[in-house]
Amino acid sequence: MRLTTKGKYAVTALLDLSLHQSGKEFTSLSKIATRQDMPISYLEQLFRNLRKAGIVEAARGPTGGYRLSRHSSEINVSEVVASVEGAMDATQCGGTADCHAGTRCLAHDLWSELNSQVDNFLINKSLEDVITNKRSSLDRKLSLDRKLKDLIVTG
Amino acid sequence: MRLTTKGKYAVTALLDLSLHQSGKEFTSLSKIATRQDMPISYLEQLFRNLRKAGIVEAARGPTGGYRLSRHSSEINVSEVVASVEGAMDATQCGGTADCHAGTRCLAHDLWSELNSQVDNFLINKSLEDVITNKRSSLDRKLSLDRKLKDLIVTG
DNA sequence: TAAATCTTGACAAATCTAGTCGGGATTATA
DNA sequence: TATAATCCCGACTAGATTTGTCAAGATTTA
Repeated sequence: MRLTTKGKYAVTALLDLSLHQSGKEFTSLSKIATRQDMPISYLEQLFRNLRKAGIVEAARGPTGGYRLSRHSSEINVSEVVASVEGAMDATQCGGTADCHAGTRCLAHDLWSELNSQVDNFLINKSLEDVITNKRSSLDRKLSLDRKLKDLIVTG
Repeated sequence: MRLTTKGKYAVTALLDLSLHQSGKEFTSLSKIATRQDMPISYLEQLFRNLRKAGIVEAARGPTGGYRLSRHSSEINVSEVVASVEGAMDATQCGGTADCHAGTRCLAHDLWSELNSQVDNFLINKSLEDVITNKRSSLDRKLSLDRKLKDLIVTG
């Protein structure tokens, strides 16, 4: 499993984009680079992938730049990270379960389950969620479950 | 955040140790290396850390080797991984929240929350849990919550 | 035309991973 | 006591990966 500065830069850059986007304007990478203190040439590389993944749209020339191609509530963190550094995988075998001499290693199911945990978390987290610091819909659901139980247990 | 073969080797090796441990016998690294197809000299390096962390005990000489210093139900995966590759941290700043020019970056809370998710999962997962493929106590708790809700909703 | 932007491919320094290696210390057994 | 099997330790390294850089081009606005 890897989550490097690459993926983190991408998420932060998109959050910046989202925060400063009013209407359908484009934001230039140089502005993001300045505001978030990131190397612009590295951002170029990352936005290449974000565009290919359909997460952002680009416009050239002066007044050009990038903008989110969907609303921030419709973009989840998982796809952002995956677009720049590939799917996050905790298993040694890439999920094929041939991690030990062709068969599944002793810990295969553990890493597989960890994968699901992380992925569920990141998929259910939209950029908007992060910005408004709102708890994801999954969180809210679980929280509801707990309250319900409290109601019963405590009367 | 990193979870490399280092941590995975360590977990798998301990699972092997646990599976083949009868009573208080010691298991040699060469046996583990053979069974799990791992380089023995690498295992030596890892077990150094596992011993320092108090997870295994060693005995030298022929009939020597390693054994778990606690029952497998009392050793969680998080401490095993941490002992060989340091605490798993998804934040860029090591939790100090000075990731962007001395203040917390836009995504700080996101990575911080991801940390908790992963750590909770791994802490609540004992070696025994992995072996018996038993769901961790946390899982069981949540599952109970759900069933309770079903009871109410469906009547 | 000039300037600002995106677009692309190739390259490179620095870091990290995944081990190796050589020697030493300890202990059971013959 | 000698031998062999084990743990113990520090240093080293080849290769991969990350984190960028760079140069040249295409597009668009003013």
